[in-house]
Amino acid sequence: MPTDRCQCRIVHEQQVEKARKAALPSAEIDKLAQFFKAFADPTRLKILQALHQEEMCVCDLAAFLGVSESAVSHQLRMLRQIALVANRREGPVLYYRLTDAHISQLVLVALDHIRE
Amino acid sequence: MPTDRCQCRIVHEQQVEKARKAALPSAEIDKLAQFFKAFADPTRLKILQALHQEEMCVCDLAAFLGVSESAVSHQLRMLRQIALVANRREGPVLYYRLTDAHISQLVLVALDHIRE
DNA sequence: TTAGTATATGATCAATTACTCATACATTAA
DNA sequence: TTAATGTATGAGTAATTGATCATATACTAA
Repeated sequence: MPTDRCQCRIVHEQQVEKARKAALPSAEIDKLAQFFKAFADPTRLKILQALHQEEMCVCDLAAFLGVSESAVSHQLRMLRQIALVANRREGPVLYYRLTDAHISQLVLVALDHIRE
Repeated sequence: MPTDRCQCRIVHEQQVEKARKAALPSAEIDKLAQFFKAFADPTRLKILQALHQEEMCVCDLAAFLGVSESAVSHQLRMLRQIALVANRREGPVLYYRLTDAHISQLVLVALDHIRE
């Protein structure tokens, strides 16, 4: 019976149980995935790395990245929504900055990894 | 002139220059993004977290995750290609494991962040 | 060899994503 | 108020992604 088959194929029930017990709550997994998604795109990574140096306004970022201000603005909105960046208004100009030191730390750990 | 306009909108040339000088090489940015992409999906995150406990075979992972073995296999291939996991064959069964302690460390730093 | 089990993989498709374009909003200066 | 600048945002679109299904491969046992 194909419907039962998946049950039979659990070779190590104990390991599956152990993994289930150690598993993070689903809501937390989703939040984590969303968080990592911010780093999973070259444009956003460059934004985050640039802001690690110092705060920048949208058009500076656009010039630095070589993309349209609209594109930067869309990415900044995404980063704002998960609270990775925040902004400060000075007249008509919005300056963006990182909200947290963890952010740079994550990139450094990842760099360590990909450089072996 | 609209074509010149973007040039005029660089409010802080020095900051842009500074960001350019501190920027990582494009190839490294792309590798980083690819690396973070592995963590940017709930299914893959669960796989990585499960393997942090101990090695598991494909059908154990499928049972644990509640998804098809094919789906798990596809995700494992992706994780293999960027060398986040490796496998060991024991007869017909393939056991997967994490390749690096950095991986768990990254998740922990991220957890710290999302838990505030 | 054959059949059966465990896993891998290619094709396909729906959902998501990252951009562009047009437009809207916010601020400042005239 | 008007016009100009800086940024935000919604709609639309091409590219990417994550799953499913069917098929292929690798190993084991008979």
